[in-house]
Amino acid sequence: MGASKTDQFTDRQNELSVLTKALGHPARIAIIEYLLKVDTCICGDIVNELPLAQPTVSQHLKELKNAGLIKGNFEGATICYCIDEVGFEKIKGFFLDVEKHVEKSKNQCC
Amino acid sequence: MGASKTDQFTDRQNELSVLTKALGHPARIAIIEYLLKVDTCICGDIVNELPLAQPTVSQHLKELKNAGLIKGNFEGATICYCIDEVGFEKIKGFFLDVEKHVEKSKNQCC
DNA sequence: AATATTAATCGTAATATTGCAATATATAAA
DNA sequence: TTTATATATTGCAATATTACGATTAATATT
Repeated sequence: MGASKTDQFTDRQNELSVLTKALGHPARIAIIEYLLKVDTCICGDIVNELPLAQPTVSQHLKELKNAGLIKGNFEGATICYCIDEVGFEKIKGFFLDVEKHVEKSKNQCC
Repeated sequence: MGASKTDQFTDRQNELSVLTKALGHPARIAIIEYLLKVDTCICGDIVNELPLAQPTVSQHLKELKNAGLIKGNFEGATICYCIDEVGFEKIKGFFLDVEKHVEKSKNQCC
């Protein structure tokens, strides 16, 4: 195997897991944190920021982009990447549900 | 390869990615959602709830437990699983940072 | 047009993940 | 103590991920 049985889960569950999976690598966390820090858009500086080769970074950027967590726009010869709110908004609801639950059932577990 | 260069990233980045990676599978999202719904602790009903064989579910539960997202306590012959707030609290800060950024730089990207 | 620069893609090796059958372990009930 | 029930572990096959060198594509500069 190695492939998830995605057809057995709800669209929402699959969508969520795609988003969290995209964040499931330290390099991709680092990219997001860097974009948060730099605030305004940035291009290939990300490659300099990370301890990884350019093709590897490009691959990670692609995954984040596919998941809808970052956007990339051409700006002459360079590409400007930035946070894509859309993806993060989709995750938000899930974590709000968790938080609501945590507030409610504090120390009442098992 | 196939292994992440974890030693090149910060502890925080690695910790975060372990947590998000654990959520990066629809079955594990489904487990968390089920635990949120049932509210009070549950054991092997999770196996019945998911479209996966018992050993596979057991493996997913182990991953969530290792990441610190769920807790499991023996209760006689059964094991009672429930949400572990600790793991989710660790993720919270990251998403708050993202949200703060989103509020600030609305439509100002690239 | 020739060259430099930026970033994606291809190919490939090493490793990780997913899923399950078979088996093991451990407690409960008889 | 035997039997039943619940869950973990092992072993393995199929597939996915990670990383990077080499190459390609595409724009900018000269």
